[in-house]
Amino acid sequence: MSRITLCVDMDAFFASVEQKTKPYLKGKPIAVIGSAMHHMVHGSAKRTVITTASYEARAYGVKTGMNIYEGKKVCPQLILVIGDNEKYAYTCMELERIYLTFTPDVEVYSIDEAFLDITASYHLFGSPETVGMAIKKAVKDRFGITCTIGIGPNKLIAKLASDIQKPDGLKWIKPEDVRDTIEDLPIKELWGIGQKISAILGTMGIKTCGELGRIPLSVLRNRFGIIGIRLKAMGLGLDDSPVTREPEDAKSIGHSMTLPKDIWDRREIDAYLLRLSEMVGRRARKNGFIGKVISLVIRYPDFETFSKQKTLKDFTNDTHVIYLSAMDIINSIRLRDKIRLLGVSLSTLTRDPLQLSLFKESRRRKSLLQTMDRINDRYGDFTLTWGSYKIQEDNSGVISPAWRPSGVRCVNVK
DNA sequence: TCTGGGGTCCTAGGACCC
DNA sequence: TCTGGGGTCCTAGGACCC
Repeated sequence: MSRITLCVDMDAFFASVEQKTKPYLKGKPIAVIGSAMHHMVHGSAKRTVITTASYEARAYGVKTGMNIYEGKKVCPQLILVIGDNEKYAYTCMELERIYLTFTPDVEVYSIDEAFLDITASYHLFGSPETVGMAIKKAVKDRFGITCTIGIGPNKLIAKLASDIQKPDGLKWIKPEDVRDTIEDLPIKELWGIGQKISAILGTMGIKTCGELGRIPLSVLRNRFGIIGIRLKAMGLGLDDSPVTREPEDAKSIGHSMTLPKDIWDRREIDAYLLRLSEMVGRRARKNGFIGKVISLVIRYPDFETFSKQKTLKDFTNDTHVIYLSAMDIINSIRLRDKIRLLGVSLSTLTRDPLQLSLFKESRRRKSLLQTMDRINDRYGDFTLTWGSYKIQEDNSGVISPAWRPSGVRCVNVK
């Protein structure tokens, strides 16, 4: 009763889209960097990282997560391109439409990756591989970019197959081939085993998936708790997580930003807090959520990062309530240094009952918020905002990577 | 020359309640 | 005399992902 799962992973997605839409970038080493305008200082982007390097750039060792100086160091002719998230989100939505012509069971896992359960539908097209080839062709025809497709009995193996075959590949790991394929595979290669866990497993003498699969369950469970159960299964190439459409309900909505420069000044800090609170509140209102917990994230120049949260008495998505809570929290902290990054988030979300409050004051406030949102929808973020909000040198709408193209997770509030 | 931003899930200790 | 055992909520932090 094995399922057939397909993983579609775009090759260097952002970079490929840029190279396709800007032909002069074709064949060149390019790196797509953070799109938020606040990274712009004196006309060039600072304090950002490379989100995607083209394959030409990867040949020089340019990697995701490098800052621009590191990238330029290993590849002096590297061309930096500021990302255009709306373009990627649009492409992602169109890609989903392509996938849906092959099966209704599509999970858009991130902006450049999707899982498809084709168990029930691949017969209509021939074999799992013909489905894979047809998707690759459709993507190429429509957008001129390549992807790699992995097929397997579950998401773990499908994902592994696509990782193995990158770029522009197609690989089917059949159930009977799973064991041999992963026997000598370093555990770090598995989706879900990161730096820490692989280091711990390493100290236990476990380096490969084969070894992991042979460790008694009790040993892993004692060491890792509930994760240990999952690890054992992963070592055996098993994964029973289903392909699921995007859940309707988000758990949290947050925004954070590395500031153009480190700041001490409370007025400046407050201005950013208001701005972040507004982004959070607006996204919550837009998607019909209210939340009960406000968290503030702070990063110091030395990169120490911590968060402090506060549970409210009532659910809210009111910018001003979020803002006041964020200020409450920061007032309770003795700042030891300047601030490099600020973040505000709203969690313990639930659906806004969308009914008008019985209290007149609250009703007026709600309609004010709606009016402001409408104006901002029409004329752009921060056209209309609260009195004390004003930040020099950085007055742009922050657009951060939208890892999902639609719904709550679409960060490009519009 | 430094090091983004969006999430999810899990843990563990303390408060508080019955 | 000395110390239960459930449960939930709250908070901070850390693992993972793209």
